[in-house]
Formats: sequence, structure tokens, C-alpha cells
Amino acid sequence: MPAKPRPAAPPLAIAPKRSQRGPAAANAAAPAAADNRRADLVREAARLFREKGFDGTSIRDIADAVGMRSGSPFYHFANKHELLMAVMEEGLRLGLDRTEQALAGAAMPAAERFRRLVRTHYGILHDSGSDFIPVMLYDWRSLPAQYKRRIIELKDRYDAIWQRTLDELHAQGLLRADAKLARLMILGAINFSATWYRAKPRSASRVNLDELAAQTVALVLHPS
Amino acid sequence: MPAKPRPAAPPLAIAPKRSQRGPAAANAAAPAAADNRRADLVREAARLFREKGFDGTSIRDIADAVGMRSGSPFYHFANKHELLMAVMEEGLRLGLDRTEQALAGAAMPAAERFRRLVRTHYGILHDSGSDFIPVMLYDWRSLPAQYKRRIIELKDRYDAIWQRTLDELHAQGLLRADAKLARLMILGAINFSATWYRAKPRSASRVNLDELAAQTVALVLHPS
DNA sequence: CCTACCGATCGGTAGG
DNA sequence: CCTACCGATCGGTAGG
Repeated sequence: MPAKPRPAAPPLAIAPKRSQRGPAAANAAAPAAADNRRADLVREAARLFREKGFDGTSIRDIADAVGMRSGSPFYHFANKHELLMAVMEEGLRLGLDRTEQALAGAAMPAAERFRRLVRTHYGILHDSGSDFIPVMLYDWRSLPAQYKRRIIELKDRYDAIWQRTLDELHAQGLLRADAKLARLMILGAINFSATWYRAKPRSASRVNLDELAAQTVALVLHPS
Repeated sequence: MPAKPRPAAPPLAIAPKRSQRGPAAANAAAPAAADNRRADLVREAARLFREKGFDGTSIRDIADAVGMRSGSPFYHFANKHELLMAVMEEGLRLGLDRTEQALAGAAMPAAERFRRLVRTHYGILHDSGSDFIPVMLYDWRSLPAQYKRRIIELKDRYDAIWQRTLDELHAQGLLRADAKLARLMILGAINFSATWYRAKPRSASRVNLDELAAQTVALVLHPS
């Protein structure tokens, strides 16, 4: 899914709907208040979208969750789909940040970078408050095509980080499958844990994310 | 997700809504006509649910697709959720049949059984007309709890077939992860192809299902 | 399986 | 960000 960037895309946040007295104007002087309300909407939307799906969640549900009236979210977002995009965008930005941090510092063997990528991705899916990426995985088809382009740009950056490490592992003989397909399969294996993994352990034998990551590495990495 | 079987569940089909002159009565004499209409609904529902999601598809969409009026699907199904369950049930029954056939015949090494399980599962997801299981994967959360039990019974049977083979591979040292987690991860890797694999190749380099299955086996099976 | 319909809910808007 | 609202659509039903 190649990205076709639109001209002059805002660098960070989604452009808020321009009203007569939108939060955009207030941002310059007091960014905290308005941005917090917007962030509240994105966070609660993510939680509800993950739980009930994009089409199964109404704007009223989201407004209720943040203590607004039903029409008020449209002061921050032009429509429901832009709120969905904001959720996905937030997830990818947080994910990219966490992943870059996990790999920062001294150079390390590709196998160790891989271990960190796997562990970080599990965290992105399952740490508390991490509903953004699961929403992207579940509700991708609900995002209109013009919004997809923007998200794909970020997703391509994330995939590229993984691909570099997998290419190396393949060259070293530690990965016995085509490196591009390996990326799709390994990320698929991890992503699918969104459907079965529960952070709150219901039994003592429940595996934690460290163990889960170690098992994933053991599954696909062939000893040299 | 352990199954807690309800007593006296019907052996095969979902019980149709009992109306004054329901298709259930007609079935005894002329099963073909009524069953075909029901099967039409299930097939078109699967196609639309996969494309637009359960909540994104209206009963009117489905009725249109089979040439009925908007109220008529409720002659065959008590409500929209029972139609969703029928889609998932159909998928698991077809999947179980295909899988049992793929393993039938003379005994074979566990690695060969594994190869066939992987290849068959890709077919279940991507062969033409195979929309049932992807709907189960995507829209599981839309299924009410009381309907889930029924589907979980079938899903447990499918998982058990996989688990037997993976346990053997693990005992032989061909699988270097906990066998139960390996099942979740491997099926996850394959299932996730529902989000990126397209059967119609758009480029000559597009991999086919045989190659995809071979790459999956190569990724996780360690040479003895 | 169709006709005709219902109450509920939805995304979204005008005006302040 | 609230009030008050709109047209559209939804799942589902009564009666034949």
C-alpha cells in the first residue's frame, strides 16, 4: 500500500474543523484546555471503537464518555470518520515513538533488535490505554480512501523499521522465509493476539507479555 | 475460549424462526427451494459482512442482494444476529470438512499434516466464496454471548485438530515454542492474511496460496 | 415471502 | 461547547 502524500499535509495534528471560534484559535494562547478535550475524545473513541467497532459506536456514546452533548464532538472533528483517523494516527505516532526508543542507543545484533521489536509491538497492543492500533487493525475498512493515504504513510514508516531488521536476520540465516512475507506473518501473529490475549490474567498460568514475546521469537528464529 | 455446550443443541442447521407457515414445514416435502433461499441469504450476508462489517451492512442490503424485500429475511432468521451466527457456523462446518478431508487417507508424518493444515487454512480464507471465516474473525465481537457458545463448540473442534499435530511437532523438536501458543501464533499469522492478501494478483510477483503456505511452514518449522 | 408500517437511533447542522 | 432539531436509515413486526 504505497503512500501518495497530499500536498501541504499538516505536520502533526489533524486540522480541526474551522469554525468561527474553533479550538485552533485558542491553541496559540492556551493550548492545554482545548487540546485536552480533543485528546479526551480521541482516547474515549479508541476505547469504544475497540470494544464495539466503529459502526457499533455512536457519536453520542463518545460524547457521553467525555461528558459532552451529542453535537459537540463536531466542534473538534468535521465528521465521525476524521475521529477514526485521529485514533489511528495517534496509535501509529505512539507506536513509532515507542519503537524508536526501544531501538535507541548502542548498536546491537539484529536478533536483539528483533526481540525488542516483538516485545514493543505486544506492548503497543496490550498495555493499558493502548486501544489505538487495535482499532486500526479492526476498523481499517471503515476508513474512507482519502483518509487511508495519510495513515498508510505512517504505517509504511513502521513497517520499514521492521523490514530492515528482518532483512538482516534473513541474510544471517536466522529467518527461513522470504523477509517481506516474514514481516507480514510475524506482525500478523502478534496482531492477532488482539483477539485472544487478555492483560488481566484469569488463571495463574496466563502468560505475560515478556513470555509471549520470547515465545514468538523462539517460534520463528532459527538458531545459527 | 472453552465451550460450555448448551443442552440439546440442534445437530446441524440453525433452528429457523417458527412462523405459521415457515420454511421448516416445507422442508420435509421439498427441502431444495426453501433451503436454497436460506443458503442464498447466508452466502450474500457473508460477502457483505466481510466487505462492510456486520454493523455496516443492513438487512436491506442483504435482502437486495438476493432479490427479496426488506422484511423477508426475517422469515428465515429471527433476527440479524442469527444470520451472523449462521455465517460463522457455515464457515466452521465447511472448514472442518475441508480439513478432515485434507488429512484423510494413509498416515503421514506430522510435518506433512502440518503442511496440509496450513495450506487448507489459507484456502478457507481466500478461495472464492470463502467469506464465512473472515466474518467470524472480523465480527466476533458482534455476536451475542449466547450465540458464541454454539460457535465456540465448533471452533474448539477445529483447534483440537491443529493442536494434535502441533503437539507432535513440538515433541519431535520441530517446533520451538510452547505448542498451545504456537497454535495461536501460527493461526494468527495465517488469519491475518485476510487483511492483506488478495487472490487476484495485481503484479506478476504476487504469491499464490501454495507458495504462501510453503513460506509459512518454512518460517516456523525448524529442521530436525 | 410481500406490503405497509413503526419507534428508535443515527450522523450531522444552525444558531447562539 | 450547548440547544434544538432534521432527514435518513435502521431492525423488526402485523397481517396477509
